[in-house]
Amino acid sequence: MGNAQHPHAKKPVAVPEKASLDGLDGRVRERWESADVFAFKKPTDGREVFSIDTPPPTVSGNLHAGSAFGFTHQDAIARYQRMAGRAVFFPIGWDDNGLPTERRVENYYGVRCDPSLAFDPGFTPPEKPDPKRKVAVSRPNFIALCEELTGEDEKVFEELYRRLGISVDWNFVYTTIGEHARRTSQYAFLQNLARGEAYQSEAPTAWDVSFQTAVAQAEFEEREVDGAYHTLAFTLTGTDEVIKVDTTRPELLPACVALIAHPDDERYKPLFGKTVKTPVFGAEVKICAHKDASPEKGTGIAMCCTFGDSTDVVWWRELNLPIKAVMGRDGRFVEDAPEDFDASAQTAYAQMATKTVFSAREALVGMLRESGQLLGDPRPIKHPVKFYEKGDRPLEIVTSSQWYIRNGGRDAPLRDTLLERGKELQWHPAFMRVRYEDWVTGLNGDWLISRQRFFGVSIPLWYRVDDDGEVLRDEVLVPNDDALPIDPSTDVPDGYDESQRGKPGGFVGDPDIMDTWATSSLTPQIAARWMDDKALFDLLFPMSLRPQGPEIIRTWLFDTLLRAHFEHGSLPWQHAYMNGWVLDPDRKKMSKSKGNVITPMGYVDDFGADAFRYWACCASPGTDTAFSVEQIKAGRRLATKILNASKLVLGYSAETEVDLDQVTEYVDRIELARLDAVIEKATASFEKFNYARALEATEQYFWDFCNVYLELTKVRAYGAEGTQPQATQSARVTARYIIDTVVRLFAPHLPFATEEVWGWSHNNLIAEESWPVASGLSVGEAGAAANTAHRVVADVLAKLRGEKSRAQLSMKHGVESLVICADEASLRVLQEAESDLKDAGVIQAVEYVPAEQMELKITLAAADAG
RNA sequence: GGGCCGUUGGCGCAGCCCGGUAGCGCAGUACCAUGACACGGUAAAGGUCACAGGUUCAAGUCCUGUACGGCCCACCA
Repeated sequence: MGNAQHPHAKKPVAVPEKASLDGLDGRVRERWESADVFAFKKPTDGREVFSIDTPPPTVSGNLHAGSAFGFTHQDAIARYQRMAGRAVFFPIGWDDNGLPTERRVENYYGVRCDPSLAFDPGFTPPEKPDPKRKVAVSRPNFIALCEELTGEDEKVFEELYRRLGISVDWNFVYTTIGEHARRTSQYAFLQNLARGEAYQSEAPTAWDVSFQTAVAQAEFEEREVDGAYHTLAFTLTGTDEVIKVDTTRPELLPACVALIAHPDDERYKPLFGKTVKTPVFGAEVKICAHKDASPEKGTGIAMCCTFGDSTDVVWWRELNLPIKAVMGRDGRFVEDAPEDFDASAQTAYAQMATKTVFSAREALVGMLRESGQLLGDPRPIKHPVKFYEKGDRPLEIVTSSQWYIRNGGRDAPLRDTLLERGKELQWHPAFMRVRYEDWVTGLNGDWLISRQRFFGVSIPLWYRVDDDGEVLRDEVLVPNDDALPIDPSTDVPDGYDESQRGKPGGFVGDPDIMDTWATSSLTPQIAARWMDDKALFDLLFPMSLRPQGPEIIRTWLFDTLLRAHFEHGSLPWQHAYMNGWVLDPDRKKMSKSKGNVITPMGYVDDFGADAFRYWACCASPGTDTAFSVEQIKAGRRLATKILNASKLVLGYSAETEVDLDQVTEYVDRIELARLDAVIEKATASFEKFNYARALEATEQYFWDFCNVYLELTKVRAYGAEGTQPQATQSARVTARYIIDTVVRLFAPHLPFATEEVWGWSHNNLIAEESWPVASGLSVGEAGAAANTAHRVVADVLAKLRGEKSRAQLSMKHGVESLVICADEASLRVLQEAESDLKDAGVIQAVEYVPAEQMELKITLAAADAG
């Protein structure tokens, strides 16, 4: 077996004069690309399919070290799987859909999207973008510009991924804004709608006032911000009794609809059911009991305003409170005061109307001080406030009509089913599942998927307009499947024509787009061509592996799992692999705001792709890793060493055949037995997606092989005078076999150097080679015994070297005599290795003495005789 | 507030699942041009495995707790 796996590929050895990494990356890459080796081929021989649901990188901006890091891990896994004989489907997509692209396009071209405009086929962007006066364009025009700009970025990114040696199939490139992804996304949404998994609802939702869009729970981010407790004096109706209420958001006082305390709170028990008058506005509100009020916070009684936070929403809903909306979608207080305000309350409110949160608060605090209803001074605190992760102003809660997909957030049986799915999925590392479970368990509402933005996949719906011109949100007009993708702002529903848009008796298009995750959650369906190639999809789905970062478990992973559950009634993949974080060299998380973001390509230029990949592959799955130039340099040294050791071994002889029957020498057999153990360990590690353990095992073996085995057998392998031809052949065959094997073991991690070396003696590509299997030809030496024997020999060699080192002599300095005292088993091993030891140590005579403990008596040759 | 992960020589990490003499790489020390490699080689030095208990003949490894670091989740009064 062994070499018999690839007999056809051998060619006469051709080793270069000087082995160097210079120019190697480009040369190797050229060979892969011209052969299109990473193209997915449908298996015709019954081999297994291994399909990878690759994360589509966001194209805006530079390639981040974290992205290169994660992709290297995936690539090592993909390359292993390919070598292990599986038909690997490793597609690539670009995530160009979404807000980051939108903002860049606005600035780059000087345009802004106005979805009410009609498509202008002749539109060209302004020659000189004017940031102050952006030209309004229709959504189709805007999307065309987004596609144009991202198309440029994608070319740059493709080049970077190719240079890193990421072995994706470039024939399967998709973009999340491309026609195919839009079609898939809209179709999947319509399926959800048809099955009742998608629905619309008018409800209070988190709202980003800068971007003026609704935001989903998965996009929240908590930030510690400065705030202050204000103690407000409410008055119990019909009495002078003052009730103190602490709040950090006094400006929401006009929206106050109740005071809430805990039902068991003795202080407030007698007050439940009574009413109070709010300060300044004098509005009469109830005092209610609810378990979510916490007696410890502030004065133990809270204002419920519509709406300050999600607790307010819960109270409002569960206690059937009225609504007093004061917050506008632009983050300013609305013009009109709540309806029930009397004249003086109206006057007071007028001082806040149209103001921002900050100014309105100032105005109200002024009024409270004047009326004496602000007790004491505000007490500054730091507290967590929810933000949209891409936003810079706190989220507000406003009522609007939005589309949702059910996700178990308000449906316990569905939630339990999704938790079960999480258990079915095999997580690597396993502890990452807990994050999924935390998220699913903590969901407090369905998935809000509509966004009031432009560059994304349109919600593929229209609504009927009645004869009075009112939009009937409940009368949804759905496109035909074969019309997808559609843009309802320019396309027209069946039975209508464009002239009826927005007219009584006509229709309007839904102006919104879907959450970017509503499309990204379909990457398995998009990449595997669910819509277009059913046979291919059935072959690839459920996919084998989803590799990704842990920070998007709550979005990408969860959403993908949810969509697959609804659509296919299955998991989208068997395995999920989470990579760790790349930290800066001081072990701090990289972030743009800290300015410590590292871009990797400079290092790839300086040290080669293999060197960078080595660093990435040293990090265990799921483990955070500090960026380390030292480690990259170590990778470069390893790559160089592989070239040089291979050059030595392949230089012994130009023979093409490697016949393990010719391995006759004990030292050689030991080495082969040890190699078998390494192959087994590397294989087992890779089968568990642990490229790092595989690399470690191979690397450790390889350095030892260079330092001990190659040094021991060099003289014999050269065929020096007095060496038996058979012994020479044994060494050559062994070394050659080991190099051919080790190079393949390294190929997933260091594809460039190993491809180069492979090419010195093979016609095919190592990327298409088979993964090594154990030779089993270690001739009766079990792995452990071989290791013991190896250690005995290596130990003697090390002691000899130590003696010379201490004497400050060259390793080539002669040894007149060597007396070895050791136990009988060790002596037997050493006698077998005697001629190699004599060659490696330049020893004239060896004597063996049985003893309890190993001890050497070394007599170095006289200095001048060296 | 709940949870997860980590804490091993100066630095970066492995070992822990399945307990049995503490390992790797880098840096640092001394030395070495020998026909693959100075982007090299050799050797020596360096750790009571965060802390406190427990289980055991035996604990870096298993159990309990504590501290510190990082992350995830949680209703912003």
